[in-house]
Amino acid sequence: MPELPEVETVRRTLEYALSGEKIDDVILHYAKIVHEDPQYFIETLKGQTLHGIERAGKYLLFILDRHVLIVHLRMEGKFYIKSQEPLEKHEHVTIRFQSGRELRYHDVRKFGTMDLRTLENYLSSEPVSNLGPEPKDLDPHVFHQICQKKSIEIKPLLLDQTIISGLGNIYVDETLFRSHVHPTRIAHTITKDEAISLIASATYVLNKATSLGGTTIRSYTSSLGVSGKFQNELMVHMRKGSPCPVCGQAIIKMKVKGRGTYVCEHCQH
DNA sequence: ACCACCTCCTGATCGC
DNA sequence: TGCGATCAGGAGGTGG
Repeated sequence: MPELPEVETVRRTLEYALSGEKIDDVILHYAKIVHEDPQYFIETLKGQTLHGIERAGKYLLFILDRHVLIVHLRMEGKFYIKSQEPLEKHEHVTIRFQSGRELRYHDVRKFGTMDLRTLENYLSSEPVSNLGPEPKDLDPHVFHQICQKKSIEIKPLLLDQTIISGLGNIYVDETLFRSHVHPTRIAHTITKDEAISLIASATYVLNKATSLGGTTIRSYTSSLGVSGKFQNELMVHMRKGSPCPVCGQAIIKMKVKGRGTYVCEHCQH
């Protein structure tokens, strides 16, 4: 499931590979990925040149002449660069460039999304406008003040992209573990020191994972840009029954607001 | 305004 | 062994 580090890894790879390419045609094999009217989407993209790729939280932002293509990979979305090979199962969008190369969007669960915005308004309109700051840009004291007003558990708060962006289910478990905070703690019980620690842990975990190219949990055949090494660094996530790397007690798996959650009951309070 | 719950989708895994 | 049921989950929508 791509979170900030995986999306950033994809961003870097695609930007390096595709900057300067001009879009020749767009084919929607499964139109529901795209929120716009299909014909509008296709005709708007045709003829525009890709100048670069930015990222906001877990969104990829393809910067074109006049528009920005906003992509969210959700759980299993990935991109491949191909040259007119036969369409494979689960490939839902093809963007063909004048060079003959094609950017293929592949998504088994069809959960990913694509939106078009203009260069003028993409930052001030949804979905980007709804995003809170990334952990590295969030003042810990401001974060603590937000926590004090909330009666929800700390894990779902950290997953709320309007409050803090970039964390998903994997990195939130790792962040909580590093800060010794139990995922079911009610947000307003988080102390100032804990809030400071959580922001530091989230920043560290995302930076470290990004430097390792993200986390590859399911072994897919190499997805473009996403064959990271952070899975070797995971302390709790996906480690049910394994000894806690700090105290040795077995990691347990529980549900928190419907999300599979890994925790060391001895280290996290 | 806030929060719990539903929806989307398919392949993997579970239970009998 | 087979097959239906359940699970996984990010974010937007709905309804209390």
